[in-house]
Amino acid sequence: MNSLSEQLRASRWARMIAAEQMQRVEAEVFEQQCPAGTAVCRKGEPADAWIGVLEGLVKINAVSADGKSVTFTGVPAGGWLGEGSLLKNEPRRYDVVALRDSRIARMPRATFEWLLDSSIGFNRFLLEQLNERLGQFIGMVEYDRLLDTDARVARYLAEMFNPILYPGFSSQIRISQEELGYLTGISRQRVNQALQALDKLGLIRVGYAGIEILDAEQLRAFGSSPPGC
DNA sequence: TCATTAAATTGTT
DNA sequence: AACAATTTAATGA
Repeated sequence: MNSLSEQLRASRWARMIAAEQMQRVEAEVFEQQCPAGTAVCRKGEPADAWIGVLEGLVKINAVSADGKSVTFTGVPAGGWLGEGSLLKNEPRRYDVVALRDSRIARMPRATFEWLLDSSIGFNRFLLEQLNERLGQFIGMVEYDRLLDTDARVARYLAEMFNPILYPGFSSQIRISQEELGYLTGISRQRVNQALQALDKLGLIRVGYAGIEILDAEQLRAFGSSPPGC
């Protein structure tokens, strides 16, 4: 098992800040266990920390007044989230829930703001991350409205590949079809169908408790031109 | 190391 | 949603 500092040093933003800054970060970031199904943070809570996923998988979702749950995105190990609420100094706007047993890192608000004030590299990282997320969400609106289910699953898998948001992801994605269902808001059965269709097309290979990406380019493009064109 | 069992995940109705 | 089949992980000889 990797230690907290090792994993912090391996994160993408850690390479963009100075060594002495990293020392303070390592001293102040702490770790937390989140069993599957528990909340990492809830909507409405004050945003007191930046959140990193060290191990496991979490989803960001909102619950409407009538109890419907909408998942915006999943964040696997290596991803960081929650900078939006920290930057705007407002309460959390979404729920973050662990899908698997997860180890979560928390960087206190003070540390986060100090980095923001003192490190150009850190600012650059945040800029890139925010930009990626913006693109991700714009794409999501398009897909949700225009595309069929197969294409949504294809896009989602391509997303898990995003090297900016989710670094260190190999072409082997360890995720069950049930988890994919939670993340995409599609039933497990339908996810299964979509995966098999994509497998037939040679874009991915479906295996036990995981998926291998064979052609990320085409996966991403799958949505742009619906089948049959 | 191999066989047996339990648990997780997938494929189908 | 429920069921059976398949794969992985765990256990003990």
